[in-house]
Amino acid sequence: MSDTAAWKTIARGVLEIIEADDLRKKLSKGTPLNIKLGIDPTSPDVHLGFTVVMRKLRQFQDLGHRVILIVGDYTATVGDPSGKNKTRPILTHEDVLKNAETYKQQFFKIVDPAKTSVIYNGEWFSKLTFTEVTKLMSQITVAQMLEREDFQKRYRGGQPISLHEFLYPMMQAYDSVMIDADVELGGMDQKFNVLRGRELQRSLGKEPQVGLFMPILLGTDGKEKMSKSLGNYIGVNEAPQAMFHKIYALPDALVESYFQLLTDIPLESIQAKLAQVAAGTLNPNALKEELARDIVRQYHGADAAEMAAIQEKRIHAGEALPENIPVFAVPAGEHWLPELIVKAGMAKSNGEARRLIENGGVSFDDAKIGDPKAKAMVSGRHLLKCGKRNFARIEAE
RNA sequence: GGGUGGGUGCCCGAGUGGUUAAUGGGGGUGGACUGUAAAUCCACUGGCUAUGCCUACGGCGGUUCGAAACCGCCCCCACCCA
Repeated sequence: MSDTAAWKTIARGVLEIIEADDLRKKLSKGTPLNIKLGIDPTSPDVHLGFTVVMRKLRQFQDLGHRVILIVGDYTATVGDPSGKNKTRPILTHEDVLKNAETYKQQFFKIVDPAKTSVIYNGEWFSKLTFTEVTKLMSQITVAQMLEREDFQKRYRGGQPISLHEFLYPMMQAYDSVMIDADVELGGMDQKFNVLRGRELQRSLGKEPQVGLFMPILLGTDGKEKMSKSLGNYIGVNEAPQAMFHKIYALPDALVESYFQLLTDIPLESIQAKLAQVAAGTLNPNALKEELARDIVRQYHGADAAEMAAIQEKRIHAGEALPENIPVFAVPAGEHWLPELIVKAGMAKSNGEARRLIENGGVSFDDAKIGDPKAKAMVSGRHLLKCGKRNFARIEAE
């Protein structure tokens, strides 16, 4: 293929392409390709983990291709078991539609809506007859289904697998047939499903899609994949300062993959800097700052990124407090401190608040509190601090 | 339908009649250290303004001075056989 720059863009960060040769052929046709992404709008809070795939979609668009976003309103009512060790809770159709709207609003922060078609798969699944479903399911055997790692693990580990979960991969495959997908994007956990699409297309005499698999972005804990339920995520809707801080405080080991998957900064430049860090000639924080700035810029603009960077430094130097400290109004007078801490949402119960105090993590107006029975006199404006980065303003009503 | 093994705190997992929110690990939170990261160390990790009271070991009943543990029924899960 002559267009090596385009190929380089497409291949950046990609874990696996099945088959790369097929993709080269498709690209060389010179006509816009159908790039498919299927989503289950289960959790409308889009975080950076999702953006890895979205950014890839955007790169395809910038090269002239068309994105088809399949909203799995029907598949969501089945619940994709991919990568899960449990049956997923089934959503109501109403929830799915509502979530889809929220999802799209965030999706289009990255993906170009002008080059995107949004299609609900209920469009065809609501019309399939039982006979057609039977025919679809006859395309696969139980043994093939159990090849999928997560099914296999659950089966061996004595975890339940509901039969309806077997429908999911075939439904996803059917989507690809219906829209004539050329490329389907997904994480490695989607490999099995995407390959079903490839095979189903082929068996129906269509040109099979190419599977393009992106790595799973690890979360801020550096261990598990980024996910809302694990609380290790960075949301695309987060405020600049919060976003900046989370990226800046990332474990070192994650920096390279974040650069690769979440920015367009040339890989050579990153590798050169990482080498300097390893050699001890560059402070790792400088690299994290560059990363944080770039990502915050993408979602909030250059000015906000600059402000966040300055603010972050001030906070750590102890010169400033974060912006947007939540304010809680209470009646003037004496208040038992644990009660204030709970009110400010820094602890779930009075008991937890007492323990925080006993552990020496609480200060009120810069005075450390050691006694869980302590009371605070509230008149005017006060600063309550729990731990290193949890601040709240307490104001007299 | 028959058989076997299970259901314990956020997760995993000890515990089989008798102080005690219930060993241990993971995770989480706070502190020390540090680069704001990692690693390490220490503390905390059901609720209640609390020398005590309440709630908790799948559910409901029962035995007992006393049960997560014993008995009965029920619900749920896995595996084997059909």
